[in-house]
Amino acid sequence: MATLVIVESPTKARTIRNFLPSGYQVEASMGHVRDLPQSASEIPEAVKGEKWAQLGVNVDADFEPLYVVPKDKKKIVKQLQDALKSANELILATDEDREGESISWHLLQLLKPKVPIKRMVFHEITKEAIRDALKNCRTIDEQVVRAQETRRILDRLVGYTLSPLLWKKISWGLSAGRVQSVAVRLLVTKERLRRAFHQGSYWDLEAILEQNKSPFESRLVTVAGTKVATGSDFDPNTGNIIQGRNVRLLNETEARDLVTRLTNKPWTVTKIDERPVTRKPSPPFTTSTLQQEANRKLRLSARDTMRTAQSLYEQGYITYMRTDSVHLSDQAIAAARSCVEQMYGSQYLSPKPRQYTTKAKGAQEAHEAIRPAGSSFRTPKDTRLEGRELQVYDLIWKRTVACQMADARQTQITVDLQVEDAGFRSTGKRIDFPGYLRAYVEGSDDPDAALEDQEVILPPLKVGDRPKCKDLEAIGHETQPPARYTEASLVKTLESEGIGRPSTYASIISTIVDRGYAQLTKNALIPTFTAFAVTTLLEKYFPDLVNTGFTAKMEQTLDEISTGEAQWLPYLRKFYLGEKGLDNQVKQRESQIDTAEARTIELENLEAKVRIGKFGAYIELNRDGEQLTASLPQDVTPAELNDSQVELLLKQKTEGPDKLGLHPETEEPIFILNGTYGPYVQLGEVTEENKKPKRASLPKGVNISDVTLEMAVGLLTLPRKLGIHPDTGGKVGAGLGRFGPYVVHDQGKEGKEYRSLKAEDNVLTIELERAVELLAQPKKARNSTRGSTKEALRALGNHPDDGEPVNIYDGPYGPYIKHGKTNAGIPEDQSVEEVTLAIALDLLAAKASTKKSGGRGKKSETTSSGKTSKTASTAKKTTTKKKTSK
DNA sequence: CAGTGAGCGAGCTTCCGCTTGACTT
Repeated sequence: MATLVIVESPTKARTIRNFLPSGYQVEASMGHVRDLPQSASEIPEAVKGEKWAQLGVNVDADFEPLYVVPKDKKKIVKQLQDALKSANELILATDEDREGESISWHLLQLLKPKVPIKRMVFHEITKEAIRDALKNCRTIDEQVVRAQETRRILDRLVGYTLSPLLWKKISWGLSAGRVQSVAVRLLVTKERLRRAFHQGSYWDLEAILEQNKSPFESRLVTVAGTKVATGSDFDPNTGNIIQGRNVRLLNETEARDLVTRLTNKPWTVTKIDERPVTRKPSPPFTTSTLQQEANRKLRLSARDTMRTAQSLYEQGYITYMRTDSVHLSDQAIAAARSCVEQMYGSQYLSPKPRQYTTKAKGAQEAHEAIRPAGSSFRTPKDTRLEGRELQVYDLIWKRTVACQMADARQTQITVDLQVEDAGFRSTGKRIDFPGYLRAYVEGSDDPDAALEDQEVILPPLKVGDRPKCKDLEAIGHETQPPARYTEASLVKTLESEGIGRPSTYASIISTIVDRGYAQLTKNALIPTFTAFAVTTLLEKYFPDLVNTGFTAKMEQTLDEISTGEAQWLPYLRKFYLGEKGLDNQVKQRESQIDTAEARTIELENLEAKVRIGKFGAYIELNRDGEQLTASLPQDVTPAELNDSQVELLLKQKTEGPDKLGLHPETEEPIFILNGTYGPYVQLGEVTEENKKPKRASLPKGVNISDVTLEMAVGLLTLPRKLGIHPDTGGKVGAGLGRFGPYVVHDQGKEGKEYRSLKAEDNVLTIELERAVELLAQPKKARNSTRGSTKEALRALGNHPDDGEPVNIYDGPYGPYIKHGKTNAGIPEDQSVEEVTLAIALDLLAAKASTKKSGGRGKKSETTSSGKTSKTASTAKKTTTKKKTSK
């Protein structure tokens, strides 16, 4: 008989096994084991008829939740039950936070152990910490469990009452929630600012001066004692100087005149100011700050960062990657300090060990900060890591080490100069002692600020010096609209407002992109028109729920519930029931909200209206009593849509496609059109005998207005034949595909090899020699599904239904074809090389059909529910596809 | 691949947090 210990993660289970005496069995719960039913198929038959069944919470019976074991957790629960049979004691060692406490409670409810139980918590995975924890077990804190349950129910009530309202009033399949709707609103608010933004322009002067043969830069700051206007003097809403600012705005002529007037005049240093500055290293990483830095420095998405961190964690390189704490164990601090001494010397050590305290709202601190694992840190060089994993480990290692290093000492130098009535200023920075900057410089969301830590050298100067002017130039500037959110800055804002948790930052971004609320372009999150419609509705009718402060208030109440100062039931009742409760609010709004109005977005300075239709956003304009409509292409953003764009779209619709000209050889007309998948060119018209004329999409980044006849002719020749490969005799060609321009080497039976073109190549002009060069380069490793570092034996291309890749992999039972989650074996009589995409599709289809009918378990129930869920998921696929293609 | 923008109306879509799966003969 043994003691069964249950933790949340299998990696943790493996580690602590080594720290426990023999006779302890450690198993993982893999997170939550029970939850409210996620979809209709999970609702038990017995309650299906109830009016609260869809909610999964019996709101009329004191909000009694309906818990089910999700399908993917059944196996785990079974394993735990089995493990418990041979145990004489159960220790619940889930994380010490609200969710962890709840997991333990659910485990008790499910496993119903007849043996003694204990609750154990630890924050560090070291032998001492775990032995200590074992001696100090407690019982489950029911109040904390209640707080979690209240949170869970509230989120369900918000999400499952608001979402259906959006289906009715705006569009099918939309969603709303405590977290996602606030995130979407942040994006929309920023986009509105960009739309309201008016550009201002101003000029100033830049001089290159020289003292003792050392050049330095200087910028105009005053003319005749009045400050010269710069960007911050402009009102972004008007593009003019803010009322009441006593500044001098220079235009181009004035700036150039000033250059002429100041040329060859003597310069004098009038004032020098030196100011010492010390800077402290940033605290060690939490989930949120790691995601931000990896996005800024490595351009990784939040999701990719977490995937990489997870892998580092599983390999034992770093501590747990989902944490909101900046706390370091004594052991970690000692390890970091010894790294500093060894690598940089003791003068770089901070005089005292630094321990940071967490400032984030609502932090629960169940784990340490993210740091290299162990009691001595492996330097990045000493690991066998490579690629992305090495980069992320390097980031974590440096950040952790840096936080035990000395402050950086710098001197900020400001030099004022005078020439005639013009005042100039030069600024410099001297790094007196780099301290932690030797190891780590934090990235910034503002690219200009990233330069901040660099030294800016000024020659030694003193008051009265007369530097020579080598160059004087007038420079024009334009004010910039507020930057859109990036993944990094959105995560930063959400965290500082206490919205979302470390385990969810990455998925919040996926959710708002998947639901069609935002698109990620060049690292910027751009809200869609649907996001505008939804946000406008929620702001108008449910302002409290989309307020950034809502979560903070909820968290406060949850804290009170967990300490016993507040009661959960009155809180939920007040929130949901009664006249002012959410239920009633939604019912009232349902009759008040006009559907057509909710689907309409009115934008300032835009004559046309934007409407949300079944197939995405479109514009509508009433002209001469006639309703004109046209679809909005995907790349049109709410901030930039203007009357001339509307005009162009309508013109294309009413007057038919724009004719670019005639093909020089065939004399057929070439049209430029805007389709669902973006702009494209077409050779000839659609007629009875020519139903599918030759078409070609424009390459990314090319606008309709940029297309010349020559380019269109070129695009229509694609795919081009380049010639014969000198080594193999295979055919080499170039074309434009889903992932952009490519070259291809077709060796018949041997299959085709593809390579993407580099930025400097042009698909229309690329020649055989260059193509062969590209084909000789190794294939770029695509980051396939997590963990499976296994490389595909062959890539067959993409599935026509969903565009997902169809690959052949080697498995323990021989090679198999993989498409998404469907695997299909290859018949014995067929070799891997013989399989074409068409054959693969047949095999996959055959596999999918046997899967459907071959359900196991009870006959009638499984087949019927299996069928509905199948149709439901197909239906879902088509709509998401439509939504994303708009 | 390259349009559309209402409808008979069954039953369905949807939330936030924990955690890692991976059914080929």
